Amino acid sequence: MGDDIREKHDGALAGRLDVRVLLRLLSCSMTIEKRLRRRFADQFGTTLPRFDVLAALDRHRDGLTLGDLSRALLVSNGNVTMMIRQLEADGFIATRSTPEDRRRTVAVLTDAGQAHFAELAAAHHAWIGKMFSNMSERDLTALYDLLAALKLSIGADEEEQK
Amino acid sequence: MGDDIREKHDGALAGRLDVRVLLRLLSCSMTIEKRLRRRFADQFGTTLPRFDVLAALDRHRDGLTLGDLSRALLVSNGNVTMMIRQLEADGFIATRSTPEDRRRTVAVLTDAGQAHFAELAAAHHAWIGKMFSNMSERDLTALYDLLAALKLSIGADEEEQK
DNA sequence: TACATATGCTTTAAGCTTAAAGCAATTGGA
DNA sequence: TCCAATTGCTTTAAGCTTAAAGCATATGTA
Repeated sequence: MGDDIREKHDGALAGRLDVRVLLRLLSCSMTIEKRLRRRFADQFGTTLPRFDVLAALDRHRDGLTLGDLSRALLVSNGNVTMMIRQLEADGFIATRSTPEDRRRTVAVLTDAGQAHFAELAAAHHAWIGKMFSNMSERDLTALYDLLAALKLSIGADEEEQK
Repeated sequence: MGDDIREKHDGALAGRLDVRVLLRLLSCSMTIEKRLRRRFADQFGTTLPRFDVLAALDRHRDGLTLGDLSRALLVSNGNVTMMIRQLEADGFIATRSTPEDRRRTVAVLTDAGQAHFAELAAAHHAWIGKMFSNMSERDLTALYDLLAALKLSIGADEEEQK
């Protein structure tokens, strides 16, 4: 049981604490991501990245440029181009180029896109609620704060490399 | 600055705590994973999954079957087959089929593979040390424990789905 | 033994993602 | 004005990953 949430290297006698934390972190997020991906595919015929695009646009009703999306979602420009094209073909988003800079393309949700996203988001929230259901609110808050600290630490490392 | 460690949906006004925790979790692990992947490619001409295979074999000197590797690393069987073939061609691992079950293939590190892994692991540890350097040991321990709880919670969700 | 089922691995086809090169539009000096 | 550098997006080529089908071997049962 639970074969696929075992940690890489089995997680046990690994040496350093930071490495053990990392392995556990990657294991958790990979498991969650795979599960979400599978459920989106099975139940809605869509993908997690497409959902991410819709979610970003849902939170920015005035639209986002493709570059904004690429940076926000941590995916490459080319990938955004492809997803936007598909989502537009499906009628979920509309695009226009800005008058002040005609290189830019702004994407916005259509009404159909908003409705579609609402449906996906409801399922997404339910899934996540289940996955986190054994965690107390106190645990969640603590985890949230620690991840903020980790994010800062990672960011500091990146700055240093430049 | 820090553009690529921004959270999906910008992380701010998102509603539910569990969703915010998830977004932050995915953001952290994706950023770390990408950075490791890039450094392995740039500095050693290898990939993170290949490193994961070597690490697993380094921790199991008596060898692992391909199925064991697939489950431990959370990658598909076909993927393991490909990586093993490459690593064997590079001389880093050797394979044999077991006498008791000739369907099984066991992979073990060669001496060259051990040396190669040692080099990669040293860099890997240094990178992780830097990325986590702003986290206190206390923080790391707390994070480690919370991730264990999360993992349990995720596992419980999986069981339920069957 | 015979046969159905299960297991371990491999192949195949398809999709996803990226880096790098390329194109179009803009900006900022000479 | 002109032109180089920059910026935003698109295309291309390559690699990675997976699910599903396929093959070989093993197991259990009659």
